[in-house]
Amino acid sequence: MQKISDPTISRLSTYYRTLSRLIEQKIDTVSSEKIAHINNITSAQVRKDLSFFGAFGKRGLGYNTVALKKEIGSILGIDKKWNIGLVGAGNIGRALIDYTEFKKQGFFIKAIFDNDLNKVGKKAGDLEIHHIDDVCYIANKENLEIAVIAVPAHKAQQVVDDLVKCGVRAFLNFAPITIKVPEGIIVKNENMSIELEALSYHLSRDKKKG
Amino acid sequence: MQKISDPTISRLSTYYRTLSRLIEQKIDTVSSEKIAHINNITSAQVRKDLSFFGAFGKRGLGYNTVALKKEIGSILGIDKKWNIGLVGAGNIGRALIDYTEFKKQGFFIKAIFDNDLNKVGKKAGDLEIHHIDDVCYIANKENLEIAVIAVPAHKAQQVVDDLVKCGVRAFLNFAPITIKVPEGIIVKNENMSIELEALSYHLSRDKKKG
DNA sequence: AATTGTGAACCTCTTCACAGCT
DNA sequence: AGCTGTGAAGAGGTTCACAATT
Repeated sequence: MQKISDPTISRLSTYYRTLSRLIEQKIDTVSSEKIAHINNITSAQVRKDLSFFGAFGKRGLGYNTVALKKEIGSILGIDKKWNIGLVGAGNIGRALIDYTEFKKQGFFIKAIFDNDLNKVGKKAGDLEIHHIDDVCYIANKENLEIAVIAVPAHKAQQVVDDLVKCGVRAFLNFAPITIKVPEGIIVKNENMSIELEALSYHLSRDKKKG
Repeated sequence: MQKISDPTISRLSTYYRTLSRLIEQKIDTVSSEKIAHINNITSAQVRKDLSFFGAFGKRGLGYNTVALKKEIGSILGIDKKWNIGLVGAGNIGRALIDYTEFKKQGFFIKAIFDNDLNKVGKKAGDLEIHHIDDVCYIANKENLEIAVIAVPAHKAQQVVDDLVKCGVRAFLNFAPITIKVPEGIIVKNENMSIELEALSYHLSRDKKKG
């Protein structure tokens, strides 16, 4: 299959949530135009995104919400359960532990790591905090597939390097630094500062204009 | 000035952080090639991004780290202090209150709002939690310029609509929903589920390939 | 000799527009 | 009649390649 762009994958996630909401409202058919309107994009974009993966609609009618949600879930691989390791039991880490939305979507935090001996051995939610040195043992035992990196910037690269050696191939990085990984390893970044600074940029410009 | 693309603005944020780190290391000159290498992009990209705003380098030499950091800070508008209102004192909200990085970068949470009467009146960090109904009064009093939306999806649009009426023009949205705003209002989204689902997509595909 | 700044070329993503299906 | 699916056109972003500068 051809390479699918990151924006397309992101939008599939938003369509998925849109469909969930429509299904809650007992709506069982939807047009690309309606999905587009809900998400502030064009209907052609919606149809094009879906067309990379198949022809899920009926011409003249639209899409069946339940069927399309299932298709997108399958495309995104969220029809299965994913085991997540959380590295860093600071503020962000603890917020994620308590964030029940993840579990609903099939992402289960199965292990927590920190290097702070005051935290190691204590509980965070239901889980014991392990020392980061035990990461490979636990990663294998719990079959961790994704690691969430919530450690300070200067520790992040080393932590990822170690986890790659343990066989973890996907990372959600909260550290404000560019992580380097070998071919085949995937990193996605979550960086609130970048978004806030983008807001700052636009507000500053508007001010200058008038 | 021409319209600058979102990716360019995001990269300026990363250059800013790169320069901060170089300055900490007492490095006072840097090439576009080095900035690029640190961030896994091309040097042409770095130079092009900067060129939209001016000619900050010296041919044959590179960029002065301190001067360039200051220029980018000015471009992004982070050479000033921004007042932030946080709406929603749940898990995400509380993590942000404790997240000291923001303050360092000039983003100050000046007010917190919730609609839960069990929370209103209580303290979160140094700040009292206000009822969401008082948002306009407080927004004006504290001169709130940016609002962080950390409420459930079904409340988010209404909260933003209210804040727009109060004069808030920039939003960082954590709710997993597309917020609609009038022309001139800026929304940036922070959505962990989208990134996790992108990881899920790539892992699933790799598995199928073998 | 080294590195910037930038027009042009290239590539990728989005939108158009319409044939094709229900 | 209405809406999808898609090739082609258009827009936008990235990289090339080199003249200009230190």
